[in-house]
Amino acid sequence: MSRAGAKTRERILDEAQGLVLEQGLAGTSIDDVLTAAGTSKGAFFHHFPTKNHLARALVERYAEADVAFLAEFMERVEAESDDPAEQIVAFIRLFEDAAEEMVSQQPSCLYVSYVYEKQLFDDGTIDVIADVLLAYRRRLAEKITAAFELHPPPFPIDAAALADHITVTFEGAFVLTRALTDPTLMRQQLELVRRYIGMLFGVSSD
Amino acid sequence: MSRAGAKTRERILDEAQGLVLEQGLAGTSIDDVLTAAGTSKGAFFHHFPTKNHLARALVERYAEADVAFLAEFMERVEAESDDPAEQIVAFIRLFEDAAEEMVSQQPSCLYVSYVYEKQLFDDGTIDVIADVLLAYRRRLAEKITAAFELHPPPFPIDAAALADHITVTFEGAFVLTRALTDPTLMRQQLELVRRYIGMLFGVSSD
DNA sequence: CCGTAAACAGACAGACTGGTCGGTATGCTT
DNA sequence: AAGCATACCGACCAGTCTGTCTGTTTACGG
Repeated sequence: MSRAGAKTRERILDEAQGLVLEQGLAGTSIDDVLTAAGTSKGAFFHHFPTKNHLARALVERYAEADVAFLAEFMERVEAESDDPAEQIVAFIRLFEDAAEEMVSQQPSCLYVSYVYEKQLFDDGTIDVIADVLLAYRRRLAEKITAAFELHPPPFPIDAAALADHITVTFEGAFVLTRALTDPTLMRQQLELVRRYIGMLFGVSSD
Repeated sequence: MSRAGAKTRERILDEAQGLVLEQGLAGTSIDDVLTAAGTSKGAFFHHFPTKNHLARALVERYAEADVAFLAEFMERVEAESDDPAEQIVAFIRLFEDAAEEMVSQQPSCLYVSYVYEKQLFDDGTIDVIADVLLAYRRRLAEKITAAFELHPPPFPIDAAALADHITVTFEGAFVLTRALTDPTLMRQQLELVRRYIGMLFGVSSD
């Protein structure tokens, strides 16, 4: 696991991620990955004991980056304002920018791929995804709860469900983006959610 | 294509759909389907020239049922009320019931599977999906536009995007349902959308 | 500059893949 | 009863899949 080794491993992960995002895990052969990464079977199996271990490493890296996103965005919006309502609105705005860039690069989410090929993985792999989604739910829900205390909603509303609605929209928008090949859809959809939440809080969401 | 033949074909389609919904097309071998359907290679290739033809027949059947849903639900809500705003709210309510049942049976949508394995199909197959999604958009957007004329929204809002938000939520909720294995999530999410739209129109959405 | 282990290459094995093909059973038409 | 098309069976083929194995290169501490 010295310097040279880590680089190849990284290259394999990078190329594998691109391919899996595009065509799913079952649709991506190890040879495909090797060709894309310009390496050999020997190298591959030196770094990953099985294909499933690659899959696992892939989500773990992906999930790690994702929770880092969450933390960083939260930090930034908390620095901007003290009102949790405004923080959430600002959070979604940041999310819109990040999501739009993701869409422009590759309109796909690893979670969707994995979740729709569940059988192929051992349980732990799907748990990684569940953990991230729950982390988003927890973090956003507690903000939403705090916001509702300052800005009571017009009707009773479940904070966790509303938190989920952000990730639901995010994942759902990927699906429609891919089906309709419309890169503008993601931002539109997230903006709708931002407006919605702005309305609920009675704060500006422009 | 006589009586007996149609039955086997149907059985193959049924079992294939279940398997593909669960593990994707690439993750489902023809032999899997044969075992599930209790039939043979000969029978399979008698009815479908290639695996991709099966895939095509699968979405076509699925899409057909889907547009039938749309038409039937629209008819029902139009019979119930003359106000397009109330019609949409009622439409989502119907959608909630149907979606909840789908989730309880098999929390999965063929469109997602296909869209996330694009490469495997010829273009026409994905077009089938796009057509259905656009049909939903068109039908719902024109209702929304009409509703906004009677009930002006609190801020300018794109009718097509709002229409898409229903299907986006639907597809996104499937993803989270599968990741978290929570069958209550679908209804919650659609209910949020119903409330949202109710608020925009200023009509009751209970 | 040598020894040792990590990093890599690629030939290979064996299971599985989509798809073919020769044959059989069944039922409809004439 | 003959003739023929549909429906179906399952052995088989060529290619692809994941994973193994042997051997070579590279890096680095002593």
